[in-house]
Amino acid sequence: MLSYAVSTNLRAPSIVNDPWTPLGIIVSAARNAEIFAEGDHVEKVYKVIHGAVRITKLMADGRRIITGFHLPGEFFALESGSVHRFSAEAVAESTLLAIPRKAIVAKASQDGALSSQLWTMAGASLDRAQEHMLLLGRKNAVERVATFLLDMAARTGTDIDMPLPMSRQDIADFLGLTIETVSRTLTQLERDGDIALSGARKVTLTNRKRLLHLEG
Amino acid sequence: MLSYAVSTNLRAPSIVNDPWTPLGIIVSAARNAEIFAEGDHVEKVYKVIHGAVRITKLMADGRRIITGFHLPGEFFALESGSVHRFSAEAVAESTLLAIPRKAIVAKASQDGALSSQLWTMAGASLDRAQEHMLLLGRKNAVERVATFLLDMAARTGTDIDMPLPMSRQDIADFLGLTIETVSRTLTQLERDGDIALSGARKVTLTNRKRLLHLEG
DNA sequence: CGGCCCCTTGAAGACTATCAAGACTTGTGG
DNA sequence: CCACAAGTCTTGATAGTCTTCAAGGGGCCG
Repeated sequence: MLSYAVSTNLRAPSIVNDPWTPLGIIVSAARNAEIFAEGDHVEKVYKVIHGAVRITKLMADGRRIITGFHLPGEFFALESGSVHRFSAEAVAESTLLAIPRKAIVAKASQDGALSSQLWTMAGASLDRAQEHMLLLGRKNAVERVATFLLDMAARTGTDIDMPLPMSRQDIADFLGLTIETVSRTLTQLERDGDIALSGARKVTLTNRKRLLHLEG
Repeated sequence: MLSYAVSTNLRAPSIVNDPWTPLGIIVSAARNAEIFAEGDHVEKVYKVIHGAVRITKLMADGRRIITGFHLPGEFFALESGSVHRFSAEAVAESTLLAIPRKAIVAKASQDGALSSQLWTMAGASLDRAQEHMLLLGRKNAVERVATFLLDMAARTGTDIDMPLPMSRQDIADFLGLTIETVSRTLTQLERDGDIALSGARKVTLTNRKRLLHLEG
């Protein structure tokens, strides 16, 4: 479920100092809540305040791909078109800034810097998508998992006890593998001393150099 | 090799009537010529006039993915960033319109419609990328090849004797398969009566309904 | 006409998926 | 606070799809 709250109720510095905050409203999303679905009319652009969001696409028979995860500070649904071509769901309890597309478009038409920033963010999305196509099309299971762990570490800024907010199934659907292969690969990396798992959702990268090598 | 020609030497209606034409210059690219490489400084935006272009990413050991093909009328290298994150090469002898990024950015800052059009095109790229991630992550070989053939038919507007300008290796690198699997799958589709091959580079879709079903 | 490149086909093997069962976690209600 | 239930994760055995290795066929251009 999505619930709406007055943005001034929250006062984390990252929100208050954010130039985007006045344009939107703060929204809460429970774990696994749908933020929007494929086919929905496009109305808002989102920025993750805390939590994590997954972008998914489905096939008719239920096969699923997660095209990306979005962590705090990152935007999503920044694309054009009047209808969403993918769904967005909260991976964990999350807080989002929801900005009406109209407000952004209006501001951007007068503000060259904003316009350019939007452009840059859209380009970054495409970069990430292309990098991920390389992973999905050409990397083996170990390389995929290593890439995923290093990317998460880079984005969260943590090497030690790094939280993985998403389930094994989410990771599998992101990496184009099955849940069993993800689990087995993580176990293998742990046996090899490259990572240490503290429960299923916390990882420490104990041998970064080797992971970088495995990344391919 | 890339060679430059004066744009006024060409007079195909699609070029003359194109509002983009006056912004750029016409460039020729020989088969397999590199248009730009990963790491190159970003200077131009391109529109395919005729021929076909492939966008590629490489791994250190030579594994390659083609993230997309661009056919006449389509733009590429429309993204932000000062350095290219992928390479572009001509699949076949091609003619391109090369537009300095500066000219586009300058014009867009004054022209809301142009700005919005750029936005739309960037969004379309991301849509295609996400659809392709679904293919690479979750479809089997037959589904991948069927999807590819239907997409090419939709973009060229041809069902019969549709030319495939790219090699089997290019198709394989686009679909995340090997050249042998692509060849075998095409042969199988032909045996099943879904397509007819006239030489390796021409296909007729003889059973569209079945291909649509195979697409997944 | 010959050579080269591209494509096709065959056989064997590897990697990941599938099927199956058990262990651990987490949350809930008694 | 404990016990149970449901969901999640791990592990094992087997199977299947695609890759790899290998060789031959076909078309295009000089």
